[in-house]
Amino acid sequence: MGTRSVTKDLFLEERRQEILRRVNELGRVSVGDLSQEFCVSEVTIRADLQALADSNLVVRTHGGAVTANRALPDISLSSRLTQQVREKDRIGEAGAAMVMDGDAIFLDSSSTALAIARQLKGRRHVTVISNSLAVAQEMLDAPGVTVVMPGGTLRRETASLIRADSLDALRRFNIQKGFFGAHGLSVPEGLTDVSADEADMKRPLVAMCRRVIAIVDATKWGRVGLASFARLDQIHCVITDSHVSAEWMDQVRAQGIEVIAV
Amino acid sequence: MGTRSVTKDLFLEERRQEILRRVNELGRVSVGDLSQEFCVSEVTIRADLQALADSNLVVRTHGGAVTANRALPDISLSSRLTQQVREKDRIGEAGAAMVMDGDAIFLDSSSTALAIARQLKGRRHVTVISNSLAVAQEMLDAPGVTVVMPGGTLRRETASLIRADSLDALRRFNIQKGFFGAHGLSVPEGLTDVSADEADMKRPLVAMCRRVIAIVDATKWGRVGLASFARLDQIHCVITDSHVSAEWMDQVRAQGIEVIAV
DNA sequence: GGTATTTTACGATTTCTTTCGGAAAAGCGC
DNA sequence: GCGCTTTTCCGAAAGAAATCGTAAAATACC
Repeated sequence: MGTRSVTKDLFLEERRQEILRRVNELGRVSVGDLSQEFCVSEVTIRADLQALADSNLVVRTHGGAVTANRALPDISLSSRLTQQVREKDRIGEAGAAMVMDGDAIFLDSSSTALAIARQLKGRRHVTVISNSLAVAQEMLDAPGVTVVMPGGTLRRETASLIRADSLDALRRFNIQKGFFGAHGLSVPEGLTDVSADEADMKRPLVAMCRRVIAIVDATKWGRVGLASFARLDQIHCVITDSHVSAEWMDQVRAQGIEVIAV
Repeated sequence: MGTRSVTKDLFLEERRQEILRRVNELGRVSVGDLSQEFCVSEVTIRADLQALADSNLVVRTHGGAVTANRALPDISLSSRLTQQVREKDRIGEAGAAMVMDGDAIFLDSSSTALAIARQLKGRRHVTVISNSLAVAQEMLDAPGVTVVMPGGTLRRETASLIRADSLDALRRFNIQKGFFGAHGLSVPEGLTDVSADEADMKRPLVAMCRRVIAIVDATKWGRVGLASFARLDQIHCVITDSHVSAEWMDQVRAQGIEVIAV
């Protein structure tokens, strides 16, 4: 029946690539159509869509999938913040507790990094290096904290600066600890982000930090984003919440990484 | 326009997305209309509206739904309190009018520069270079505008970055116009600022701008701040308000400087 | 042999509809 | 204004159809 052009036998990766291309082109795809197009069973297509959805490349719906921009917005920002504010705060406390007076630390543009910043407000002689507008804004009323930002181009999605022309200027700082949020944490890929630009920004910073601390809530474990910015052996510590399976934590601890579940 | 009927079979997510779009566009929707439009029962529509209401995306009413009054508290500067808002806005308009599509411009951390930024929101292919957090924050929802910030240390009083380690990175931009607020404008001292650090930041930037535009309201004329950052012969244009004496303006015009009083 | 991929089978889940009792708005007579 | 009826709208329940996920079997490939 498959009189369409794509009767060719495709490898799994090729098929998923093609599905992704189609979603981005048409905005939506249905399981039934794809099944006919590629001459595979619907179960296979569902597995494909599931995989793409796991990487946040498409949004799964009943009967098919749509592009992210056609999907419903997440729970509104305010309610999501209130929902997870407890966990974020606890992660923020744990992170802030690791910062000594006199330290220079890096905070990225994740919301968890912002939580750490909030906990640092009363500190003195702390230098915060960050590419996040929100972190800088937050520290406006923290007179004991010096804030340094690398230059760059504003990325709207995260209110952060990317494509820094010269991170060299930061090399004169001896950055004791770097706190990095991530979109995914997995053993083979390490820390990943959905934005290649953001990852490009973080990669050299990871190398500049004496101690790299990943801050990832339970939902991020096992997920893989578009671009990797830190291998697992570059990470010294992971701060997460208590909803992570012991199995996963053991797997990461086996790599010699400290795991703190708050 | 308006009555485009949707007979297509939509996924649940798509239908809700479309409903949300309609609510935000029209302000209100009715259960009956939506039921006909999407060819589903009213019960289904009610479930949709309920779901959207649960996420605070719409407000449920009898017979339909209306937009959620999304009054997100803006965390921008409290500079709106000043009584010179009107004049600031007019100066902002005059400044924005000088910016062409395709331009790269510099905006400093003055409140008048922020007023210019507000007027640039709808523009496309404009690059704004600024050391002001407020300007960057303001442009977060201006997708046609590229924002570039030089790196530096946060100065709390003005929410700006100073002591940039490498303005060299900005030299690759051909900055057509630079808008500089100042604490004082006088013939012998030129443009002055109260902060030496801030002045140190602006001085090289003045040299990098093809056209230097000073934005100073009437109160700044004849005043002299701590540190000078631009001689009068480096300035090409002054935007000010109409409360400046003709005598002052003539004196500056005599230097070959264009003076615009709004 | 072994591994990776896909299919088939089937019970579970989601989505949508119809139905129905009750609540909310709208008319209406006063 | 006040009570009354009528209409509209709501939410819950139950059932039908489509879709889903899982797990074991089948196929392909090395």
